[in-house]
Amino acid sequence: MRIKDTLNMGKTKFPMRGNLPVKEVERQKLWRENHVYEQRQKLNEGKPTFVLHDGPPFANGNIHMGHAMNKISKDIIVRYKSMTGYRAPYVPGWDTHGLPIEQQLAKKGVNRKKMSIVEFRKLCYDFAKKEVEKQRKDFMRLGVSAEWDNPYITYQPEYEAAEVRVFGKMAEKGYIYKGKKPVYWSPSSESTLAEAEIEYHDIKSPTIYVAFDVVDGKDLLDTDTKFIIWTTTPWTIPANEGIAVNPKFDYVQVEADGQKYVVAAELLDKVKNDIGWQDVQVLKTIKGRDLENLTARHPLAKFNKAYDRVVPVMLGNYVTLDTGTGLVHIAPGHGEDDYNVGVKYHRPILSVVDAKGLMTDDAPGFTGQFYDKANPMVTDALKQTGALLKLDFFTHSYPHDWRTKKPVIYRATTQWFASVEAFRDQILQAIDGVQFKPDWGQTRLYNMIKDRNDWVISRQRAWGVPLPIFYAEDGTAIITPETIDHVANLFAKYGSNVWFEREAKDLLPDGFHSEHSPNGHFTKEKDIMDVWFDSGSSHQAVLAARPYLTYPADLYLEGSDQYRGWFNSSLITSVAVGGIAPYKQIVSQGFTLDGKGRKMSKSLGNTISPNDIEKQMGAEIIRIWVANVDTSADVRVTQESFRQASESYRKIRNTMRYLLSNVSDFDPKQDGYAYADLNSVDRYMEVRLNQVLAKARAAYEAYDFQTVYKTISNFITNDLSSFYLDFAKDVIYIDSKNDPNRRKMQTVFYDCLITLTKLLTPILPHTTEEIWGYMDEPEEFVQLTDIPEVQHHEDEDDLLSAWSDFMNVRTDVQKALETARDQKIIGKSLEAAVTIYPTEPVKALLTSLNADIMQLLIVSKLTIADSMDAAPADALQFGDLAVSVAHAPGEVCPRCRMTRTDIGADPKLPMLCGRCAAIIEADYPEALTEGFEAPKKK
RNA sequence: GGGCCUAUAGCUCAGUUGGUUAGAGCGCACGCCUGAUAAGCGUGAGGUCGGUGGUUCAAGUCCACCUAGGCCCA
Repeated sequence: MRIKDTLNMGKTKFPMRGNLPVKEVERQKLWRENHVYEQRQKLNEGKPTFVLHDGPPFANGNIHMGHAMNKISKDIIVRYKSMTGYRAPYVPGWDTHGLPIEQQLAKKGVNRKKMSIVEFRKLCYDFAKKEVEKQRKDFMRLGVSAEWDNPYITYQPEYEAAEVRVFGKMAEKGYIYKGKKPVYWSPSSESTLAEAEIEYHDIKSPTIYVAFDVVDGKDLLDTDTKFIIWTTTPWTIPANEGIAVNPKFDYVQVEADGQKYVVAAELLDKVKNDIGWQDVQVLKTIKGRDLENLTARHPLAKFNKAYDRVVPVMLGNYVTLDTGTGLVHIAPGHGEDDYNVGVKYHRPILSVVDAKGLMTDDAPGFTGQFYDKANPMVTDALKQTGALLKLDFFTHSYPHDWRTKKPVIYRATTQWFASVEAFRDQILQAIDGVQFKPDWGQTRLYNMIKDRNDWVISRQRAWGVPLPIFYAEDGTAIITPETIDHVANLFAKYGSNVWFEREAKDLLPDGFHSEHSPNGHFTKEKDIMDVWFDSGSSHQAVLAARPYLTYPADLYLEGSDQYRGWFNSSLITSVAVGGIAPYKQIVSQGFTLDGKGRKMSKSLGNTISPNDIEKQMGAEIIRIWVANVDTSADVRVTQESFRQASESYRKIRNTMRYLLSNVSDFDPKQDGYAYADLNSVDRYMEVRLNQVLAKARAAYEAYDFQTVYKTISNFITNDLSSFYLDFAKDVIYIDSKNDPNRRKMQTVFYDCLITLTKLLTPILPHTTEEIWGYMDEPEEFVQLTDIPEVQHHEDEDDLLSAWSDFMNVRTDVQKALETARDQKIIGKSLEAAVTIYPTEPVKALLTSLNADIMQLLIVSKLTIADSMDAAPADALQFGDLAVSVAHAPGEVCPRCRMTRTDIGADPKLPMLCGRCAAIIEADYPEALTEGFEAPKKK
């Protein structure tokens, strides 16, 4: 028999290293096979609900760290809620319509023009479906617990039907209208283009300075003054509806060679040089904002009576001093800024070119000319009227159609709008009732709604939900509850492809009549809906549609870009349809950046993919990383951050392993002690554990995972590993198996194990389930347990106060031990004899603890002197105590490894100290006859 | 250019209503242990709190401006 065999060494097969990349996958399979998510839902039936509504990621491309952060954060919340008294179902979603998928197909060589729209849409569907499947696997690999077999996907027939009904309700309330808005238009392909379909090339353009006669100058300007604008697109002059100035700039009225003009003060010199003025005098300076609503005459008024209109000066913050005159010609039908400022001032949206790029009847004198040909003609006309001050040419970067390589223009076309204006106040009011984290989110969303224009919901595209609108013979649009209901039913049954497969009459209810179609002929709208309308309808298509969810949801959690996106579109449709915000709470998160704080992008090559980290270290490491950073702001992602997370993981894992191994001979029912019967330090640890529990629970409630993780991790490191578990070895290993002190300690170990395992489950489910497998608890999965309630004890304040004071004493002693170690007086602390020279309060404290201080300090001899004054000169002085360290007298007991003076006190066991001898006599009587083998040398 | 936000040790973060030598964990250095061992313990070195100016007896904390970066607009 070896001495070592008489120790109660812990035993466990729980491996030190997790081998996470392999084990996680096996464990996730086990969860699926056992339907753990469904079991959890069942267990929570009848409890209050907590619905986190998943914002649908776009089904295109591999998942990145942003996705991982988003889904893991949600998973932590849902898991926590599920383990603390809520029924928290989680339905994942995908956003599948839209241009990027059409483009992916184009990249693969699919030519949309060479097939029917139905065929093209089928290809889009197939593509989206595959992407959803890929992402689903990737999300599951992160360990996210969800209704993966029953997600919501925006291409699902029932989803499309619900979306159509949202549209119908908004139409019913009068929020849907038809209007005009400029879009990128390619005359060469006769179609609208999206931003992504445009590339920039240099072209040579004319540049003209044009004078506008002042009509009403209020008290500021005489009518013999002229405003000067500068433009590179003379063909848009016929569409002019005003002049924009920046309210913040200074403008000057000047007299130049006998004529009065207005230009921006800062650009006067440039304008003077360009036009070639000789004699210029500044008459007065005027703030831009004071020019508002002065009026001018259209510069082509004298060319053709049709242009004889008075146009206003408008304010636009976007007006710059880079080029031109600081006064900008506004053609609301032919520019984005022009449109916005035009709408604000209620100007008509005039479009003067047709689909082929030919000037229309709205541009008399130029009708039928290609817009580019109209440029010199307009310039000539301006020259005739005397409005042209200067013509020049310059080369600049200009948008082109990526396919035809020909220039594109802005052209106002018919679009469908959802009004925001009509119920903006109601939306703003709804925001008031929502809780935001961080709280500035409220301001951000509020400002956005306050300033946003009406929502253009039509798209001239193929892959999306059709706008369910019919047209009568006289062009009247038909959107009635009856037609909407019919179309929605058809979509639910056949999917939205039916819209493109059937004639209008076969999409209308049987026998549908309209006074606008005396012959019974109808046509259907060709445009589809903006994808933001898709995802923005999820509160109806998912929350309101599934009986086990709630509308509104308790929480939406997404990246901060969604203030403009999903938070925004969902809010508008929800207030429109239901009169309420679709969420009670919004949590927004930052973006993932590289180590230098720069945006991650494939082109910069600074991305780190979740997949790589899973393969190298495991999903748990990504989950720890998420729990370790401040997700409310932008977060940096580096290899270093995962290495750090992985160190932290090992510490937790090993400590849990130690606890497991040292309760391997402990049965809480048989061997456990009640709190009141525990020793002082054990009770202190119980109190600390509950303190950690309370703090972590509160932090989980506030979605502050950082605090959760740091609180737990610091407890494990400082309270357990370096203090309690360290000195506990002298009890757990050395004392007799059933020694009450040992069993009391194991009671605490077991409580820590149970509580920490449960508490960590939302963050580290794979690891805690692995730990759970080594415990003898009734529930099969820790995920199916509840996180314990916080326990309070009468003596907790006293314990906390006394023991935290003791920790300071301990730190001082450790410093003294370190000094002695440096001086080679001792090696390990068990070789030391320590004398503490305390002040009165410290002395009182040490007595009051009612504990074996020597054991807590892991030394072989401890003397507490009468007072601090008694300290010898060579003692280390601290604030309220002094410490001296000497080598402990006696010899080392090979069993307890303390340096003792009573080795051989029991003649039957001459090698051992008195304490160990007594234990051996009681527990291992055979050793008395057999003796011990000499310990093997390694 | 506009709205919103971020900036404290190498890394991840704390720093209460402005108030003594700015804290923690990790990493790092040095040491101990070899009965948690591809573990464990101890000690220590690291910060002009992004910059400038201001308010104040006193500013990481309040104000202004600037710089760098992010999201969303334009």
